[in-house]
Amino acid sequence: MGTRKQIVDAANRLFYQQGYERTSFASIAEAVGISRGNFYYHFKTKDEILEAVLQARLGDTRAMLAGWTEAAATPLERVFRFVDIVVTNRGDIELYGCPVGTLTSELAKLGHPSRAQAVGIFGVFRDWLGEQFKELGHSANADDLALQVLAFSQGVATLSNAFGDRDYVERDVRRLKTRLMSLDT
Amino acid sequence: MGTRKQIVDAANRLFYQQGYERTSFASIAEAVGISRGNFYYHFKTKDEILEAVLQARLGDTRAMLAGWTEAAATPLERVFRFVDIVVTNRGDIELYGCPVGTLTSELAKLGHPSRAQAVGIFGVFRDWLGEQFKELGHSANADDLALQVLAFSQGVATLSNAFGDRDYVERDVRRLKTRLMSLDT
DNA sequence: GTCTATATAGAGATAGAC
DNA sequence: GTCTATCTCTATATAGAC
Repeated sequence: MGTRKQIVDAANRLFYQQGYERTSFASIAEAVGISRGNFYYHFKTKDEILEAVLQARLGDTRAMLAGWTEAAATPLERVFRFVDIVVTNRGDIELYGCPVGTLTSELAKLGHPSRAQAVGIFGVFRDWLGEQFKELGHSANADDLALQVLAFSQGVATLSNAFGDRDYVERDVRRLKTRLMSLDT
Repeated sequence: MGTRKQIVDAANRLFYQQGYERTSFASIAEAVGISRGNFYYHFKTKDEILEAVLQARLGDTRAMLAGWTEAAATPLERVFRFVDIVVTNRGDIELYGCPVGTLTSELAKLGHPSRAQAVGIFGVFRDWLGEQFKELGHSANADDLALQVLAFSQGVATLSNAFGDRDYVERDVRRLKTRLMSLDT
């Protein structure tokens, strides 16, 4: 694997685990196993790494959703895959929260120019969820339903990170699924 | 107003607007109008300021909830006051997110020892909401309902911060209130 | 492409005068 | 209680050898 991609991968993980502001070039370089000097051959500024990380996340997200679109037969099953994230990734979420929500929030506080790109990842989920609800026959309020499901995931992720209450997370996931099933008529 | 309180107030605001990690002693000192040197007469470390800020927030939260308990006649009205926060404070939330959720998440990523105290603020809301649901006659699942309302507020706050869609926020608040009203029998 | 060495700025933190 | 001056550490970033 190329050094550049290794840097982006390490930065991606560290930005998630420690936050963007906290993560230093030194720690990324150490994680990759290169010197700080070599680092600057690949990226001139910290902002450049962030942009590359956001591009990578955007691509990963699109690929994941495309995979779900193919693997799951019905739109409701696809939405369930999304909802299940908070259970599937509970370990990481308990420790570091939602990768999209926490980064978006941090960049908002920093007034960072790449904030819009981070919000764009939310947008990809939002659009994809909206598509599923359209296919379910809820064209009129597809986007509204998408936002509700997105908000659910963010709320549960934040509480999961705060309290680490797995029973609650599973209860709420089950509850949302039941509500969503009533949309499938 | 005493210098110490001024420092705590300024730090409280800056931690919210910029994040804990980003906020420097210099910027707090500048906001208060004192020198960095004087700063250390009142607080020896940055962690000490954070602890004071968390204590202040805990006190403010308890006072606010006590006020609501007194001002609103029914438990459902009290819960509505809480739910309305995302509308009342929409300006700040669009810019900086929820003060409790974003700080808790940041401290989790930093592995900060005061994380538990920040989660404690969530706990105060959780307990208070649980009390209201008990009074509403839902003792069996009062805490579960409290967590659902808390998760709602966090989800809406995160999306409000990301998209700034006030129509959605008002829609979702109205929706939750309708659901909650069906609990009042 | 990768390294070591270094420049520069800002952070947290201390000492001591007033 | 407040100030200036200073220490130390770490951060981003650059220069130049290999």
